[in-house]
Amino acid sequence: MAPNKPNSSDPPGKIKIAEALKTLLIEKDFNAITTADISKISGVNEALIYRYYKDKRGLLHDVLAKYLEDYVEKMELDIKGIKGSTNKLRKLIWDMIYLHQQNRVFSKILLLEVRNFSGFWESETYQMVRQYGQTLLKLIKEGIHNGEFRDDISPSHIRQIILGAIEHLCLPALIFDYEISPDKLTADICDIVFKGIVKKNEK
Amino acid sequence: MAPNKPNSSDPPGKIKIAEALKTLLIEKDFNAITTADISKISGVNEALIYRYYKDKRGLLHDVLAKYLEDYVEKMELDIKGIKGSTNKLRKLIWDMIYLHQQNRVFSKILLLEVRNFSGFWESETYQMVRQYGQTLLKLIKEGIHNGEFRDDISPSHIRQIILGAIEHLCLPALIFDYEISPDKLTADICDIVFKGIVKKNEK
DNA sequence: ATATGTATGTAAGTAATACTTACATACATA
DNA sequence: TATGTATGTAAGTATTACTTACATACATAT
Repeated sequence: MAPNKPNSSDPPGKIKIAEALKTLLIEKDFNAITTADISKISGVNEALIYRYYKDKRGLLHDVLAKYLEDYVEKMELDIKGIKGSTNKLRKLIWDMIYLHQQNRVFSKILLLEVRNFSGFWESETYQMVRQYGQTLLKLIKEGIHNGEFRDDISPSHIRQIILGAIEHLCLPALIFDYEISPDKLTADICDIVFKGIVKKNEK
Repeated sequence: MAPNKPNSSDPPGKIKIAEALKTLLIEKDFNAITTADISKISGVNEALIYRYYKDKRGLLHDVLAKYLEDYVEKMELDIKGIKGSTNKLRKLIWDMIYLHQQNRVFSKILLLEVRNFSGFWESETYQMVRQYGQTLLKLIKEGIHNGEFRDDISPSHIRQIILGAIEHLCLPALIFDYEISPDKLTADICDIVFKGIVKKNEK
C-alpha cells in the first residue's frame, strides 16, 4: 500500500529497521513496540538500531520524515499549473486526505504517535510538517490578495481550520479502521469552508 | 486556574494522587512522569496509586473523566434558553475553547496524551468524550431540520470539521504556550463555517 | 597483497521503572 | 469488642531502553 521507497543510499540494516517499525505500527502502538520487537522483525541486532538512530523516538521521527520528504515536494508540484487559489486549495486538501487514505502508518504516526512527545516540536521532522503548513498558508494569502477569498479573517486561522478539518475527518477512519473517501471528504470540506453551512436566504 | 473540584466522596489519598498527576502534567509529558514522581508530589506511597487506579494510564483516564464530568453537563445546560441552532452552536464552540483556555492540563490530556493509546478508544472516558460529540451532532441536525443549515452536507462531517477546527486552533497555543482568545477564535470559526471564506460576487 | 574503512553481528550488562505482594497500623462505626 | 476502610512500608520482579566492548565480512585504495 503505497510504500515510500527506502533511500537507496542508506545501508540495508538501517532500511530494514525502519521497515520493521512501519510493519509493527500497523498493529501496535508505538509505546507498545519494544526494541526487541524491532530487532526480531527486522532480523538485525538490537544494538544496530542505536548505530543508525538516536533512540526509539528518533527512529519514529526519521520514519515520518521520510514520508514527508517523499510527499510534501510532490504536493507543491501538484498545485502548479492549476488555475485559481480555490482550485489549488482543493487539490492540496485532496492530496493530503489521499495520503492519509493510502498510508495508514503515516497517518498514525502524524496524528497519534509523535505529538505527545515535547521534543517533537523542536525536531527537524516537525520543521518538515511546518513546511507543508507554509505552503498552505501562502496559498490562502494568495487567494486573499487576488480577491478570491475574504480578507477579514486571519489567514493562519483559515489554515488551522482546514488542517483541523482534514485531521478530524481522517482520525475516526484511522482509529476504527474504516475506509476514507478522499473525493467525498474533500468535497465536504471545500463546500463548508468555501461556502459556509448557513443557508442563503433566497428571495 | 479553574481547578475542577475533587470529588468529595473520594478518599484523600486518591484525590492527592490525581492532583499530583495534574501538577506534573503542567511541565512534563505523561510518558516522562514516573510513578515515583507521582508518589513524591502527592506525598502518598507509590503502591497506593494501584489501590485506587488500575494503572498509570487508568489514572490519566480518570483525571480526564473528572474534567469531562464537570464540564459536559454544564455545556449542555449552557445552550438551553438560547434561541436558534446557529446561536446555540456558537455558544458550544465558545464554551469548549474557553475550557481549553482555562485548563491547559485538560487540553493537554485530551489533545496529546490519551490518543496514542489504543485502549483509550474502548474506555469509559472516551464514551464521555463521545457524549459531547453527540450533543454537537444533535444540534447540527436540529439546525438542518429547522432550515437554518444546509441539508446537503453530512451532519457528522460538519461536526468533525468543527471539532477539528477547535482543536487545531487550540493546539499551537497549547504547544507553544501562548494565550487563547475564545472570543476571537469562536468568531473566526463561526465566520468560516457559517458563511464560508469565498467572497460573494456582489453586483 | 596489504591496509583501511564501512556495515554488520554478538553478547553481556546497566539503570530505570511500572507494577506486585505481603504485612502493619490508624480509626471510624457496628 | 469486632470489623471494615484508608493508608503506609518495604522488598521484590520483570521488562525494557540503551550502552559497551569486541569480532567479522567485505569492499576499495594503495
